Amino acid sequence: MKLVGVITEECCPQVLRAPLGAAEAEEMAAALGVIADPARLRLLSLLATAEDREACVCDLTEPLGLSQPTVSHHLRVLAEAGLVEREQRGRWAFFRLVPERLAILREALVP
Amino acid sequence: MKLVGVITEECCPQVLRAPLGAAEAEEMAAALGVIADPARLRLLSLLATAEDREACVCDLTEPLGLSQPTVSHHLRVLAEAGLVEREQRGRWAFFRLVPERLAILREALVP
DNA sequence: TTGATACATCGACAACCGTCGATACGTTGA
DNA sequence: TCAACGTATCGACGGTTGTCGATGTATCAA
Repeated sequence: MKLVGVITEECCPQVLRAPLGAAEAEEMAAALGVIADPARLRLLSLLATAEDREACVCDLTEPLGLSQPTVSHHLRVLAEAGLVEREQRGRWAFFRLVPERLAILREALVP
Repeated sequence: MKLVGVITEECCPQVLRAPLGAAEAEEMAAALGVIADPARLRLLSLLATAEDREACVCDLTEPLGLSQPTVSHHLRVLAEAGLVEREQRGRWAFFRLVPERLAILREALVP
């Protein structure tokens, strides 16, 4: 589930350009696995369309219909993958999308 | 793991455009889950870069370092998702990429 | 200080998934 | 008809993961 190595670099692995090595494939799969989850997709979707492009956990729990620990868990996974940023303000933790990160995944699938 | 409904349509769900519903999110997650696997990514990669844009199972087993049943399983998952096409020729089963299918997933991530 | 609020962490459980060996199926050639 | 080959299917096993309730931690208000 970690996002390190090749994908961290400026240029990204191209699935359809050259045969993927085992390590590259493992990395890409892990990166895609982060967004291959309905709860996390909805979180990205909510953050992308939120009022100020940000939201706290309390605002995300109810629309998802999941418990607070579960939402917190998914946000942590997204943050570790670099797909969202976390900022503590008072007792609230606000999360913002990092669009460039999703772009890397998208561009890995260009023919 | 199935790829039906919205994703089958001409236009596809846009994760970052509007808040995803539960059903849409489930579908997108399933579709992404198909390619969120190192073996399947390498299969797509191998098919994309193969000599005649196609390959039989016997050609794919060795480069992946997996057993024949396992490779067959992954190809079946890819085929059910519409990402590859299967064509029986004699005793060989040839597989080809369906690039438009990957494009749908890619375009679901546009900002 | 105390209580309330927002969030993170922990431990546990059920469900899912990738993998394999064994085996069945279909095609080809002798 | 028979044997060999390429694939698909089956059953089983181990590891991973999404989910929750319970609990811990930090911040703010009174």
